[in-house]
Amino acid sequence: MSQQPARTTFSHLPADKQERVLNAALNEFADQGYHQASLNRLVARAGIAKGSLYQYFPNKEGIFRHIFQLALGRVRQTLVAVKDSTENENLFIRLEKSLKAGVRFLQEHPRIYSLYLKIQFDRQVPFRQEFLAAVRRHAGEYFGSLISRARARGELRPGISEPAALFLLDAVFDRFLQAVAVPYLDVTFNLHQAPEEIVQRRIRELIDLLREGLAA
Amino acid sequence: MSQQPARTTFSHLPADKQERVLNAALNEFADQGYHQASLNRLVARAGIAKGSLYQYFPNKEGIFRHIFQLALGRVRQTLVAVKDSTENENLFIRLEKSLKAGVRFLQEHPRIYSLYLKIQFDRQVPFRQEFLAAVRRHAGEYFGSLISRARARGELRPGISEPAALFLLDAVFDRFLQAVAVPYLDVTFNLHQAPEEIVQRRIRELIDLLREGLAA
DNA sequence: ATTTGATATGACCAACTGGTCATGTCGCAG
DNA sequence: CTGCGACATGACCAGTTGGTCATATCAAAT
Repeated sequence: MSQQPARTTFSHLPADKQERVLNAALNEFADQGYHQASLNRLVARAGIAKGSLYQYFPNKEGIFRHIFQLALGRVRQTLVAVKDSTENENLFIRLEKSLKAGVRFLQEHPRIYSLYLKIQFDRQVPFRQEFLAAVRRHAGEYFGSLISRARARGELRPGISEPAALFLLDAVFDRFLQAVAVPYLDVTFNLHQAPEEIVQRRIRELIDLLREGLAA
Repeated sequence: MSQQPARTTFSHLPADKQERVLNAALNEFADQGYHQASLNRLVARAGIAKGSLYQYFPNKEGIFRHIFQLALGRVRQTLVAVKDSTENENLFIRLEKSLKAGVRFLQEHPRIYSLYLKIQFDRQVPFRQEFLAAVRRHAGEYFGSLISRARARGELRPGISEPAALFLLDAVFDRFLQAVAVPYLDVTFNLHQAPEEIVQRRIRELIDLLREGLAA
């Protein structure tokens, strides 16, 4: 993360032009992924010349990096807000609110979420490893802090493996958001573009299962 | 799934040549995804001429479709085998054995698994929706049958939402396999290429959490 | 009025893509 | 020996890609 991905020229630009370029770039990367993203299309959508793009950024990787860092900032910001605003509640209430906040984020920033999904399994994306590690670290710190606090308050069943609990929460939450965002990923919940009220009910059912378990 | 993806010419070929071509194709698609896969590279690896490839298959989509159907067959075969071989056991034993079988499959067929992951979030892959639906249907039927049987035997806590249980299992299992196969996806379990014994322990911890829940 | 430096531009480039096709090889039937 | 049909081949095509660069524009400073 050491190099500056955007040239100074870009920062001197009028704000609305910067916005147009960033917007076009996020659109392009979010719905095409890194490699299929076309800079020709990008400049066309942004309404600038090809040469201009290369006055703003050193190359395709630079644009991508810039976009990704902006996106990561928004995620971090949201996580912090949710964590702080539920600090004194019970673990399972916190989990419920966290998942709701996740769904809200994904509805408000569908392109950011789509970008994240695209990156996840394409080993050829530059900096993928670095970026994925950053995202997972945030998630880990988030759930880790919820779990530690819950344990301190005696809300957790004794003898539970903390790494296992963390893995479980991360897995279920991530998949829930995926199912809301992506069609055909979800066997029975039919979460994709489901009405608000259904989503809320499913969230409660899931948290209940996590709390009480499957066994009789 | 109506059209025949491979030409008759291909089926007339000596078995070892067929193998070479299919092998090269699976390699290429598995580590490049659909769009980045290059037919020039593919023919080079397979040791055949470009023109020959087009005597075997109608186009890139045809090759892809053929490969995918073969892969899907292997998955189906494995699922059926595991289901039958554990038919009379307790739900949580079945789950443990299923997850172990999943890990084994992924170690034996890493390219098939990689292909599946690549397809998952790339909306531009042809037939993606059709193929994803097929995979999820298999998973749904599998877990659905385990859960129904468990309920009939009274192994499930009463009042549990079956769709929620199914979603939970599908989510956790899928993510577990992903974490074993892909680096940096997993916050604390460090499953990627972990030694057998660690993986086994993690499986038991997870199943325990699923069975008994998180709450005190 | 002239110079200067920052910014804008799109024709251009080599490299590659999926796909085609005229030509060739070769075993076998007549 | 001839001819035929199945299969093999790689030069070739139009289209697209990321990236470059000589040239143009234009406001501010002199």
